[in-house]
Amino acid sequence: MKHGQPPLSNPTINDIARVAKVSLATVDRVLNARPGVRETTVKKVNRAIAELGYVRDAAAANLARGRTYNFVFILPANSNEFLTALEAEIAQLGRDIRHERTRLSFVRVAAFDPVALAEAIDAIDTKSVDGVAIFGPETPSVRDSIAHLKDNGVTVVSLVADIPSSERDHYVGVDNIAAGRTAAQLLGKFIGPRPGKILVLTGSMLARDHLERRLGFDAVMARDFGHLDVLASLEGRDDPDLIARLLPDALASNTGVIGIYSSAAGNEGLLRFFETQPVGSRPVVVAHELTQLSRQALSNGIFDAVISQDTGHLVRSAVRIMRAERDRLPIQAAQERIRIDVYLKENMPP
Amino acid sequence: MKHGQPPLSNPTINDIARVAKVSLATVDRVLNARPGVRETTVKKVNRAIAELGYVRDAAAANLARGRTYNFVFILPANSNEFLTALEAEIAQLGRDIRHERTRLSFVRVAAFDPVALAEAIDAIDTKSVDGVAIFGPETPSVRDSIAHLKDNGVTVVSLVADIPSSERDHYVGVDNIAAGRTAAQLLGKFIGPRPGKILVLTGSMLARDHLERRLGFDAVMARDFGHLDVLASLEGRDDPDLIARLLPDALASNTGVIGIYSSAAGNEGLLRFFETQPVGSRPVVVAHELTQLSRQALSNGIFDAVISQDTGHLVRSAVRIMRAERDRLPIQAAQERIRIDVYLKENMPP
DNA sequence: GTGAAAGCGCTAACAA
DNA sequence: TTGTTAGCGCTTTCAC
Repeated sequence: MKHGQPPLSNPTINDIARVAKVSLATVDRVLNARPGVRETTVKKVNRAIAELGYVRDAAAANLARGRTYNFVFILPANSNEFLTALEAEIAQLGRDIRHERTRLSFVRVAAFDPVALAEAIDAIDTKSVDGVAIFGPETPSVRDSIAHLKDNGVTVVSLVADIPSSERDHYVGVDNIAAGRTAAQLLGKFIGPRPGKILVLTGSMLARDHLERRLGFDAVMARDFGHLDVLASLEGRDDPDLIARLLPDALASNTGVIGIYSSAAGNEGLLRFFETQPVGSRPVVVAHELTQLSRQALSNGIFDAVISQDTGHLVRSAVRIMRAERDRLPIQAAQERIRIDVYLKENMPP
Repeated sequence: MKHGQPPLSNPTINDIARVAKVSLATVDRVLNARPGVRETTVKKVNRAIAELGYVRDAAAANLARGRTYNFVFILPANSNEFLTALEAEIAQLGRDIRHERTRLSFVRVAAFDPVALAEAIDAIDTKSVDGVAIFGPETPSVRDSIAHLKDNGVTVVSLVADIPSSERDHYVGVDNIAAGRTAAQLLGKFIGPRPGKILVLTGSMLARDHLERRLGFDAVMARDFGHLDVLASLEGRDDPDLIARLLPDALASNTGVIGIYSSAAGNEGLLRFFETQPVGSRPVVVAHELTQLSRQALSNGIFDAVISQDTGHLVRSAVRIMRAERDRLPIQAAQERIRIDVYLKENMPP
């Protein structure tokens, strides 16, 4: 009943060299696609590689190379708990993998400001930096700056919010449309059959993640919960003060709000507003990102569900992907898929 | 605004040797706690290690050692989709990390059968096997067998269901009590205020995972949803035929069942039963494990939510932990925490 | 008890 | 265009 595999002991470049009747250096040249090898020799080597089923030992290669990776994260300068958590994860992982010759750093640029972002990207020293992870809006200038990075051989991944029109190598983050759909389904199911209005609190429609969440949310609301009336978004620009100011008006001019979808980084402002309100029949609330504040709100029953993405996973995944890209190694898609986490009071991680 | 870190370039054993004024071999002896080094020499070396902040390069060490890891998974011989998925992940990862000198295999033993499990554990060749991941019941004989493995220097992790009373090095799986609590909360919130009965379909109370889920489920039901009447568990032993046979009776003798918690691997039997039932006012259903069948049931609206654990993560985590344990390397707890995934129709992964 | 030296699989000068 | 050789950081004989 034991399912085994053929014995271990993988072929090395020595075996390839022997079989192909060339030197180690030549095998290395072919493996790394370096120039200066005759076409027929390349073929010989490749044949040997295929025949022996050779797979390069990345650890040994990196050891010999003495390669060090230098990765930079570009994040919005907004200060909210999600960003603080991301930052902490970057710092932590940076310490943990220092001895793996990997160096992480981050830069903060004004939020929702494409010009500032493009400038920050252009300021990257393409000679010393191997990879950049970018969390920011998608605009033509940003796309151009990314193209510049790519032209100079820098690996680029988009983080949290995708920039699909650019030449970024990968996107690391959740499917935000599906996240919005999930929020709608939770809100709808929790509210039940009674009719009423839904308030959507967002950050900025310039942010692709916010936009996509709204799209997904609206689609499911329209399809499955026709008895609920979804109001136009309140753009809070992830600013607690602004949100706490906007909310009273929005709710005053719309009686009958029985559900709120806090789709961006506006939890602090929202909770601050709730504090000023009399307890009683609060609306059902679905929010984003599990942080200290939102955990507490879940515990209190102020939030009914929180949709989240694991900041640790985001950072580890971005780093693994940038490394793999540099080493020309395959990426394990399943491992890198960032899940849409759904948290209720009872399944919050410790 | 750039947060950097001190420059890269870590101290090596050469540096240690130089500072401590000993040879490489001696540094190595101290690092690996090998005998035959004078007490004062050990101190000298350790002082140098501390002073330079040395961290061993695990990749280089493994390269030199030529170490290969041989890990065995012991799984229930039950054939259900969850186990099939686990098996597939083991096979897949086995292929992916073959070139990392790691060999994975698995053994199947009769489900819910402590004697068979203990025998399978005893049959492990402790000379050639480096680590064992065990998914099975917790009984005294099993504990003894695990102790035997540990005595012979084999790393042991419990998988999916913990065996906390044993000497297992780690548990890889979700917090099943919290999973049960989550199920209760979802079921309760989805049902709303109307009163009725809840049927709990489990596998076997011999299985710690099943038991813990039931405990968590009951606790939250009692606390938050007093208007719902939770019936005694139906033990389906994860057998589709048995379940499809038991269900009609159970539901006939209990009118007014408005919710079902399928807490083990009984989805197939449950769905088969539903097929025989007239459509109409179906109960709210919360089930476990996202598989092809449960995905379809979510899509159809037959299941309202599915609580799951990522089989890929389980397997990768078990392997990472067994490796780290062997290499005497620290374990990144955050990365290894298996999450309680909550899936609705809208956030199923593709 | 301790050290010198070879070698793990791969890369990168430098020669030829 | 190809090969030789030294070494990356660590482990492991085998001497001393």
